Amino acid sequence: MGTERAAASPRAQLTRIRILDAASAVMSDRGLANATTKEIARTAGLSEATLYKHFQDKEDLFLTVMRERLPSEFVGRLAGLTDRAGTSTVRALLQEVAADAVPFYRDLAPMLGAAFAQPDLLARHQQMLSATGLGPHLALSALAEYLGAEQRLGRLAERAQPHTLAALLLGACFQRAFLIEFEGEHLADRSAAEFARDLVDTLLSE
Amino acid sequence: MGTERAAASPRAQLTRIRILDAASAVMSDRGLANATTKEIARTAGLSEATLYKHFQDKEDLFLTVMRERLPSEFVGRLAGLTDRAGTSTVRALLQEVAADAVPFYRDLAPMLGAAFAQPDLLARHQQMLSATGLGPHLALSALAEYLGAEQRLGRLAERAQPHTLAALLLGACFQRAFLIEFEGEHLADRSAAEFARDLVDTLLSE
DNA sequence: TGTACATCAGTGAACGCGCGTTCACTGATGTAC
DNA sequence: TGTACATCAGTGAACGCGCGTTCACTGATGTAC
Repeated sequence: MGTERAAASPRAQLTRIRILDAASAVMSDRGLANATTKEIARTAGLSEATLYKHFQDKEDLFLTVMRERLPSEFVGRLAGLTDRAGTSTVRALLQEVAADAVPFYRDLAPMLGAAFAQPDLLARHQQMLSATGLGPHLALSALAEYLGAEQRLGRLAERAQPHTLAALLLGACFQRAFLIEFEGEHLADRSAAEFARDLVDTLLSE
Repeated sequence: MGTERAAASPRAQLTRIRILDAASAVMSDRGLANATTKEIARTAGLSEATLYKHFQDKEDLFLTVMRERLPSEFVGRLAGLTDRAGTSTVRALLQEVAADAVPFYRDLAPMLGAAFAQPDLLARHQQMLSATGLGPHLALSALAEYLGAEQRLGRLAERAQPHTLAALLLGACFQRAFLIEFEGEHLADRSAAEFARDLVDTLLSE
């Protein structure tokens, strides 16, 4: 009993990855509206029929992209932050986080857009998230945890609220990423580093 | 010379509004993927052919929705804030802004999603924005302007950066709105008012 | 006021196209003896 | 090692469906005398 599915051959697994790569690339580059099976297959260098050997249907393919591609390494990097508590300075680490967050959220925008364009898919994705306890809120929690650790080390004011600080810092980066994508690059004349420094200075000023 | 187009009859204008209402309602409720001409016409209680009497094509209709429906009264309310500088307390006004911002951004999410799902449309929308100088960044500017006014009144610390404070406050609300829409209502157990209070307390603590 | 015509807002039915999906098939790889 | 068969990954061509769009038309409203 248990796993019915026989282990896929190495070649088949590679093909699967090529399809997922192609799907997420097309979505990011050309948008959900242009992410047709034809276009995805063309990008992957495969026939459309092959997509259906690896995924039940288009919805299954998209859900898999959301499940396997979205988490990304950003949350992981934030989670690793707690181990760095006490090193460098809080200020420097937060600036690093902010500088990383903006490009990360910019990459994310088309995927998020695709999710909101298909509420049925979004609903199924939510089910999956709540079943596993995963989700983007983990980024906030991870950063808050790091800030809590710094607080216990006496390197962050007692009265500061780690979770609120995290929401402010990442929220500003999130919005900035969307504004840049939405209004165009010209908004990015203020450099990313400068933006990060201003945010952190304001948050840590006492 | 100038306006070639004859003034539309009152009835025609009403129909136009019904179409725009229907289009934005369908997009918000059922997502871009389900926002077909058939569905929009059905919602408006009109035939599909009528859509084409009022808009050149579907793209024209969507662009018009983005142009005429997105700005909303939220930016206006923020712009009106400057006149209220010196009244109430800075703390109370900012809490009010934050409490307003979350539901506003939640409403906005499906539209923003639709924009990112069609990069060609987004590009044309951007052109329009940069031609008129409008855009969502105005919300940030409006809030920053208010904070600057309070600063001149001596009700906000000299060293505070109005624009950075605005980016932090609205950014946190923006991200929270997306998280709620993306992960589901359960995130909203912390009440909106409580969330707003925490943000403002952290930003104004000295 | 009544009559004849023009304009206008809106429609039902049809159109072609491109989409997601499936089918019968092929050639390569693995297995048995 | 060679031969016969089974399995597997992948394909070209076709399918039906629903989409955006257009057409020839209708009935209501406005205008002229």
